[in-house]
Amino acid sequence: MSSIVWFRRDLRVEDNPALLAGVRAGPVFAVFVWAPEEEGHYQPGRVSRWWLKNSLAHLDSSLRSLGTCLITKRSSDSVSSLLELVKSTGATQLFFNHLYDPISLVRDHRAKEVLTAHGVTVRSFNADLLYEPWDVTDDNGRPFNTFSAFWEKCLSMPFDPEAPLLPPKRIVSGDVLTCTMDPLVFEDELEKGSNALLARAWSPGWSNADKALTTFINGPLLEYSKNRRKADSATTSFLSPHLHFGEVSVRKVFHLVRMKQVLWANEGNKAGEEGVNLFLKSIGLREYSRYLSFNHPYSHERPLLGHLKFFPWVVNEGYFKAWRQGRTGYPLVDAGMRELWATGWLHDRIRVVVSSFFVKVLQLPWRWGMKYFWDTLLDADLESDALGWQYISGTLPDGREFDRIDNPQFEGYKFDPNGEYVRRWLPELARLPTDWIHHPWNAPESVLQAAGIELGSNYPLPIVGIDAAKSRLEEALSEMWQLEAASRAAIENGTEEGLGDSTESVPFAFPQDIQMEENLEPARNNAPAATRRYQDQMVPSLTSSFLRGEHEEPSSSLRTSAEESRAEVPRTVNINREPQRDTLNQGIPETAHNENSFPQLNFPMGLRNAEDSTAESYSSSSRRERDGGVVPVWSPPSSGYPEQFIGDENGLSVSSSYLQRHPRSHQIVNWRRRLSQTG
DNA sequence: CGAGCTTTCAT
DNA sequence: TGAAAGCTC
Repeated sequence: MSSIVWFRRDLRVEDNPALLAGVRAGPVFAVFVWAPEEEGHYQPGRVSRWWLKNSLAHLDSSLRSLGTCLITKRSSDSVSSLLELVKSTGATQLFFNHLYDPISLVRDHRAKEVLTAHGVTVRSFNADLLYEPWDVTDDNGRPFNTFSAFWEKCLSMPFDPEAPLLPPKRIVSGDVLTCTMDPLVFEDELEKGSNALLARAWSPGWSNADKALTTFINGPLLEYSKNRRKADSATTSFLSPHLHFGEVSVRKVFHLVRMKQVLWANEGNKAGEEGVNLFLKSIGLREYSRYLSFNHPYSHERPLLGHLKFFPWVVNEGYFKAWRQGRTGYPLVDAGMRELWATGWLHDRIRVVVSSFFVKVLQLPWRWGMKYFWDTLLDADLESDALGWQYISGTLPDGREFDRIDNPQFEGYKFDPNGEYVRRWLPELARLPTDWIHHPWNAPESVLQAAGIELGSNYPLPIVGIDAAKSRLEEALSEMWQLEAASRAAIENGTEEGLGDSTESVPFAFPQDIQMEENLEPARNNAPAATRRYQDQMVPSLTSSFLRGEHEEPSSSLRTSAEESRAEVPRTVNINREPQRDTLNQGIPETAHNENSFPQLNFPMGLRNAEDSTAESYSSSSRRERDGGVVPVWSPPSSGYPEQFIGDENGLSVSSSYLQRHPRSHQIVNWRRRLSQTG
């Protein structure tokens, strides 16, 4: 009875229930299918592919030491590839671990149906979450709509998250010679050069993830609450890319961190205890992102709340480009964007700063920004990024108020009080005194001169003034309400479908070619040719090669500064991370020790005889009953934009039912009233 | 000590 | 904005 263990974003041998099920069942074929075209707009970006490549190599060598290897397949259709594999190997079982992004939900469901129809026993497991989304509900069995309620419930569940499983001691390999392997190509020649630097700062792979975890728990975790506001990322866990690819189990993270917390609680170490709570909260946000995606499978491209449906987003490629290049004239924003481009990494706080600037000050459609994050972040994660951008855009029931603009100048002094972060990533501002570092436009001419800065020449003036942004936002909102009212009136009169739909039905595709030829000087206050569109726009398709060409375009000072920044990456990051490496090595035996000492907890029987209950809950029949959890109809990317996106039927039903059953939706109305009264 | 004022921070 | 935490007299 040989089985296929289908690896996806669970690239580890420890605490991997699918792998363990395979090992128990007999000979194992461990498989990874590379089918990026299935992801549509969201094919992994350059750095993400780099990570994947290395992580797979790491997994392969681990599997080899256990007795088998990783079979790699290049495919445009994962399910067909699995089916072929079943036929060539004679495997009778398929095991995999759950994923919760919209595309995986559909694909995995199909895999189950198709392979079951071919007589294969298919079983799937939870390996990515503390609790399955369908297990966390309110007293009426309905899903939560706010993070805090969700997380409170998670922390007070009657059963603990499953204790992590030990890795198998040995794997009996299936006859690998019966299957052909495809070499997988994750980077082209040009990308190799850019990627070379990444290896100096990051080590993908499950055992490195383990080391990163140990290092974090024994170091920065203690001061997590104190340091979490610093833009310099030395105090974060650096676990997010590891977690994204499932190199470390979130349940292991949870248990180890919890044990540390108990220890600190006994010592009366309040700061440590608090640090753990905060860190666990960020783990909780990751959980919540999957939860949202499962319950609202379109959250990566459609707002959960519909109240911004008529918002006139500013369609300005100049703004978009200035933002990407770190040339907005706001040092904290620009430093963040340069760091992101150079390293694929950004501290969580800075992600909030740059994305909030994007949405509120530039008023660009959030999905563009999300797509750029997706293309450039090392830990790009569809569910987490969707949660983040929706939160910033105020389209979640517990998101930020839309009319509140954060001032990058003040945030600069909060997160980077001495300007070190800005100086590292914006060499052109390096000589500017701290007093002016976050608002150079106010600096006296003599100061600027002494620092070698000529605003508008080697560093831009603010692309939009904050005050201008505020009034522009108010105007846009009142325009939105007018449109909304008009639309409602039209619907009530029974005439047509409402005003908005005429503009909305025009699909707005991102203007790819415009970007290339644009001049590099970012748009200024006069907002040239800023068009507004009344639809939350389509995702721009930025291929990585396209981005690369653009950024390496010979040009003014940006090129030099970007290059300098990039050259600086390994040095900077190494300084921060080197000490970790040292502690790491000492940490290894300790980890091994800890692995064996996980408390073996007893779970209420019947709740957790994992495979069957999860497999059942995951099937479409049970999902259809779930509110908002209708299995999305997935269409292949070749057919262009999924029609449900434009057709809006799904979107409206998601958001209107959402509004109906969510009490806080009233706040949208109140908020609107309030603003029009004061403004 | 604690009423009132200021600052911080939101998922 | 508003709740919580911090600060002052």
